[in-house]
Amino acid sequence: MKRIIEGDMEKVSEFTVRRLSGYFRILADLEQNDVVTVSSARLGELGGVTSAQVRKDLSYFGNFGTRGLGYKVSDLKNTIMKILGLKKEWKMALFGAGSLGRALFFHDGFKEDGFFFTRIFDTDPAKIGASWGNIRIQPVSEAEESLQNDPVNIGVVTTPKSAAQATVDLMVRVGVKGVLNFAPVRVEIPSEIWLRNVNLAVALESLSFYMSSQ
Amino acid sequence: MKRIIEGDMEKVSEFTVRRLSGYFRILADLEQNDVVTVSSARLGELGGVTSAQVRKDLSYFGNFGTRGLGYKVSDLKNTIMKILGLKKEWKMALFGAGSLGRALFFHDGFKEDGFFFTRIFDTDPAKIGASWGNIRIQPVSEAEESLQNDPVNIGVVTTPKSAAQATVDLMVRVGVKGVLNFAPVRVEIPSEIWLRNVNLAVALESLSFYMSSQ
DNA sequence: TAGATTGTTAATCGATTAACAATC
DNA sequence: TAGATTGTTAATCGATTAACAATC
Repeated sequence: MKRIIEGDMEKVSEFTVRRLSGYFRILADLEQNDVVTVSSARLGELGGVTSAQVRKDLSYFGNFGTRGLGYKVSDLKNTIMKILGLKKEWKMALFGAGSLGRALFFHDGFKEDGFFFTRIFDTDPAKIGASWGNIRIQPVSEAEESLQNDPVNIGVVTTPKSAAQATVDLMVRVGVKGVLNFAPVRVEIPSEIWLRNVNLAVALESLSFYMSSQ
Repeated sequence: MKRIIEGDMEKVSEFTVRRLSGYFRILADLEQNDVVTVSSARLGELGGVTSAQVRKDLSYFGNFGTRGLGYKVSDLKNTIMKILGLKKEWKMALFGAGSLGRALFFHDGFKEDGFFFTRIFDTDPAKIGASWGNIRIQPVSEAEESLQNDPVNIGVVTTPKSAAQATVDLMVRVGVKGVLNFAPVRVEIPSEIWLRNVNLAVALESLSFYMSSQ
């Protein structure tokens, strides 16, 4: 029996983490539909993976099932939320108040998971001063002081490519622990800060690759 | 020597395809900076992979380098564009004129790659009739006829979860070859249609997982 | 030519799956 | 109890890397 998220944690791959995100969403749906228990076979079927994969993924964190019965939907959902760190609230600062930034700001999925934007920064005078929800768009020149006084956990980059590195550098200076970068450039970042890059074009390019090859 | 995209194409993994997207962007940058040749070592360094990985990825499609010299930046960029199917123009229909749809519609990266939205559909009467760029937002009720008359290659789903499957079914009926789904549900689709799911929350959940585990 | 770098093979690494004893 | 399903080990599969002959 292993404990959740501890020193003895075996190397958990990004593959496993991403599948846990999937299981979490499926379990939330099942819970909503008043399903009480689920087997690894059923969960795998709904998630498009084998039952062995489901059990293996969960086994990195503990024994959550009952032999002969399966898993309690509600309990497993909560367990996975805990594993993924979704029981906390995460504060985020948005850099870049363009249409992508706006879409992320208003994205319901983030709020449901406990991710909240508490600050928005942009350089465009036409945008500064406006408000999204109850957050005012501030000039980037105020960002460093503002974030020193009231820190966030995560920085989200939706600036143009040319501004991405400077934005990340600023985020690192004010002590963010994680960066989600939507600008299509590789940014340098100290190894103790977590970084995830999201490139919206990659999925489309993969589609066109396979569509071209028949 | 292998030919590009042909019957004898070895199984090319999604990993390789996604890295090709990365090489393409790096090569475009290098070209812009008037760099003429690049070695697999340098390309790997810029892309965060080993030189062997770069050469292996390219070797699925042919011999594009010169021993002792490396690769011609411009030529390799064009070759990869051809491989990824970015030399064509791809027409896309957008279903869901919310803030995410809007962000994708105006996303420059898509246009640069040859992906164009030619149609926008929504069910919200408040949105129907408005225009983005020079495309008018049409009611979904008109979608099937409209797309029969003037087809698109790719359908993009930014509807709510509850509408995603019906939207995909419609897309399949009008003959799209690929679907890019942003709704956080698994949709069923015939196996001859290519499908890519993008879930914006997954990258954030991965961040919070690793941030929680220190 | 000598040095550099490719293209490819073989070795390694890591992720997935099959199988089954444990057990509810 | 008998049937179902977990948790885990060992086997398999596939992706990455190291190494090097070929060659510019």
